[in-house]
Amino acid sequence: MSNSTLDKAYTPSSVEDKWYDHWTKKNYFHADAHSEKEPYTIVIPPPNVTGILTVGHVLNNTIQDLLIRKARMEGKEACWIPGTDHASIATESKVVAMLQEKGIKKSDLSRDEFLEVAWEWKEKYGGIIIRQLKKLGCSCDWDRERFTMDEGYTKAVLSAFVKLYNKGLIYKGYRLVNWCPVSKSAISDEEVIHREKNGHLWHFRYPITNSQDYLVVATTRPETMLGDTAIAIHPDDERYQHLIGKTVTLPLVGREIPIITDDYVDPEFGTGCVKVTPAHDPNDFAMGERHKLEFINIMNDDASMNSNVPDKYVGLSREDARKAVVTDLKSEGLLHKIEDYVNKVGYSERGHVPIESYLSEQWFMKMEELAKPALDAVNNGDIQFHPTHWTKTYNHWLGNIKDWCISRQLWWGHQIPVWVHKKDPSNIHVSVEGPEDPENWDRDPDVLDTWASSWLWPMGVHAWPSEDENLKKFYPTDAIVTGPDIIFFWVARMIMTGYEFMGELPFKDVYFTSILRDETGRKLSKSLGNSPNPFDLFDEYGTDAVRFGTLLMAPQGSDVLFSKDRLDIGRNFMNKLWNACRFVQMNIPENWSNEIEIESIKLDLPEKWILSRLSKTIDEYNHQLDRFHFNEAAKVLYDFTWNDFCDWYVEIAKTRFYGHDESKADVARTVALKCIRTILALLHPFSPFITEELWSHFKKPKAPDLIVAPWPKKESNYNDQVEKEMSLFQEVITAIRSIRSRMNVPPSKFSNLVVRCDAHQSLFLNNHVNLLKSLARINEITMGESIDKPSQSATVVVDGMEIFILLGGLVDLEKEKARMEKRIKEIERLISGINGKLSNENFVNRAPDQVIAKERSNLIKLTDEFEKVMANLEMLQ
RNA sequence: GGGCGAUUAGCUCAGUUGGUUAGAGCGCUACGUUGACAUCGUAGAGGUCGGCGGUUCGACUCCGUCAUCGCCCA
Repeated sequence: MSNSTLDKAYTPSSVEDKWYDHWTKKNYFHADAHSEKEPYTIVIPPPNVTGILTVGHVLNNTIQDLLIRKARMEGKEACWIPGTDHASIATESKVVAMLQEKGIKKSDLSRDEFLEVAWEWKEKYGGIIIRQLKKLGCSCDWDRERFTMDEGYTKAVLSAFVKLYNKGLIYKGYRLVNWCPVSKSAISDEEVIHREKNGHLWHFRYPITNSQDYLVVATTRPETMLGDTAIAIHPDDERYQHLIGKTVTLPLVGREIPIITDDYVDPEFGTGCVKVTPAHDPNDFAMGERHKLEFINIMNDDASMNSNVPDKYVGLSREDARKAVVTDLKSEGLLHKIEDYVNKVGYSERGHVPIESYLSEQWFMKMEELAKPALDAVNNGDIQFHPTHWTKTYNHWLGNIKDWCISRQLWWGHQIPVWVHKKDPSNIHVSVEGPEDPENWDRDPDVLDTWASSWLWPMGVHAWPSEDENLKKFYPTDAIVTGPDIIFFWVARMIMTGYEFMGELPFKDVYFTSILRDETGRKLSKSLGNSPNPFDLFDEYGTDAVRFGTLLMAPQGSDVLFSKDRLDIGRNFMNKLWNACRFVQMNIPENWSNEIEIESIKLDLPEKWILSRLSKTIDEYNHQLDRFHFNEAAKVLYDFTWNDFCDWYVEIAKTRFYGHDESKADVARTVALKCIRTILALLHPFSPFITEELWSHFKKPKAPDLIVAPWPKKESNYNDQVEKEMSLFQEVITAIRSIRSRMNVPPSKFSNLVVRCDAHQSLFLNNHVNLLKSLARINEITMGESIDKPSQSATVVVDGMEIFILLGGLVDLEKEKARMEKRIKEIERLISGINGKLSNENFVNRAPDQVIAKERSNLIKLTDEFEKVMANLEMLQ
């Protein structure tokens, strides 16, 4: 026991940095690849290198820290590998924006010049989030910190490309891709966000060539008509049979285009005639291929009109082009009508503008072969999702997977390791190191999608593709903790690389965190400005309280409406724990050394009870953690600490501390210490700082720091009989307090008690009479089997005992009657429910015996209570 | 259009394989500074567990359906 006394209130700021420095100095976070201990490994979902900590990160990383700290205390070689992600498109956008503010365009710089600026940017902002994670208390092995554009990691990324290329899984293709006109780059399907937009459906007349007749097409994107190369109708559509084989003359352009038939056309949509723009719509692209139509790309890479449209439209933005086309068609009398129409528009996740389906040459990865083992692993249970329902989403995506566009027209990232010979473009070189005569080759300018690097994270943080002791010891990892929003981007793909390159799963458990929303249900995000700064929260509540409070409010499998007010619970709990410890400390004499072997002595009911509750708490807590229900684990510990330990045991311990039996006081000290030490150890993974601080005051003299102290062992102090007796005792006390409170007896005034009960119950109450007097504010107690109800008393029935509280003139007869009548109604309701069941033959025949027995015993108890309450009520009349 | 999830006290949510007198925190009411804690204590009010139907001796729990909300994929 430390002699320095605890302050009246916990001050997080004076404790947190102190312990983090201490842990770091002691090298506790470092994992040793040569250790004999069983490894427990987590790789951090690498945050964006230039990002800052959000409340989402707090949730996510606290969970990882919790798992790692628990594993470390369990004696495992706990290895949490941290790092950051280069976030190709996001970082490049930021750098471009920063340059723009200085009046510099990206195109003013060479690739090398731009990269120099980008690296400077990364150096400047790259450390922030790492420092923030330390502030959060994360016990990462910082010696292993990785960045996805480190030399070693880059080698891993390029190696993977080369391996897959050589296997024939990577190819180059000229296709429609999702194009972000802001980034001027292709993006993957997963980076397109579909939003419902209020728009219009424009109906245009297209004149049939050499005829006065016309047909009407409907479109949501008028400007693309400049690239139309056909009109399509459904082959069975009787309205248009006469048009098959004819052509229309495309208005504004004058191009003669065929009328084709295709099953894809929905006769119900619009007029049943659709314009076909194969170079600007995925469905039209497919029709274009089926019917060998012309593919006319009408846009530049910024989505402005290119020279494939009539001169007057060249250079217009797509928005202006739309207006111009509508105006011109209208003035030519070809605008049939405009309808309001709600359609889904794909937006670029980063550029925040509608994407274009755009024809370009890109690198693609074949996914089917990679997907198969990944599907199997999750479906046969080798990899477990928590909560499990995400497996359905996962299966659906992997079951319908399309090839992945992995090239990006960006500079910040891993440049694709493909070289084309300057003199012979058909001569391709693909390798990690590049050709020996680079002067004769042009390297592909594109970089890889960021996810085509981070998908290697669990192995790429080590020496892969080389094998070393770290890879051997710490792969596969145990758990990954991440948001369900990147289940496709990242989780599924890591599983693919695990099997493809290591022949083994990358992790066993996948925990998907809650998505944090604000009180109105909007996702917390930087762009909305509704995400509190975690540092303000740490200052206001203390880091431990934020960690505990956040985890307590995050249920497994559903979103969280985050509100900083809800962190009060965490702060209050830390305060409660601190003060309970402080109180116990105040009641342990200096240099006290009478700690008792609890197992060797006979304990009183309250001690047996709190130890029983403690045993159950340890088990239940571990159970909840094992099934990744962190909020419930937090709740279990909170309830034990507050409701059992503080509200009852500490109050009971007071009677020991202030009593005359010093040996009982020593037992109480010992038991309280045991509870405190166990609570601190169990709570440490949630709230590392305060627990380490308190531990330093309460640990056994030779015990190690809490961070490496042994995890509390399973105990066998369960005692149902004890818990039953204690809960009866609590019920008696609560019942007396309730009466006193209702009759407005001030706590300072003691009452006398008369109890009509059997001999067995008298004995029980007598055993705990001092506690009873103290906790229920009682002076004298009289007990007996045939005692009369004293006058001027209030009555309550507990487990057949009729408890009369002498209140003198304080008894309010009306209140007393009302209370009894309420209870009588309640009992009648319960009894009639039980009678309903017991009179049902089927219930009696089919329900398990114990269920029936329980109903019967409830009936007896309730009937007895009913009679006693009725009798006492009659006496009032 | 397909899929997933949610709907339990005024608010935010627990409730593990169907059997509990359905719980917690906040908020609310009353009382309270009794030798840790007012970031607190004691007591209390408050719910026909979204609607309907089904399975079952028995449904907050399982199934179907509808409604509302949210997300994902077309």
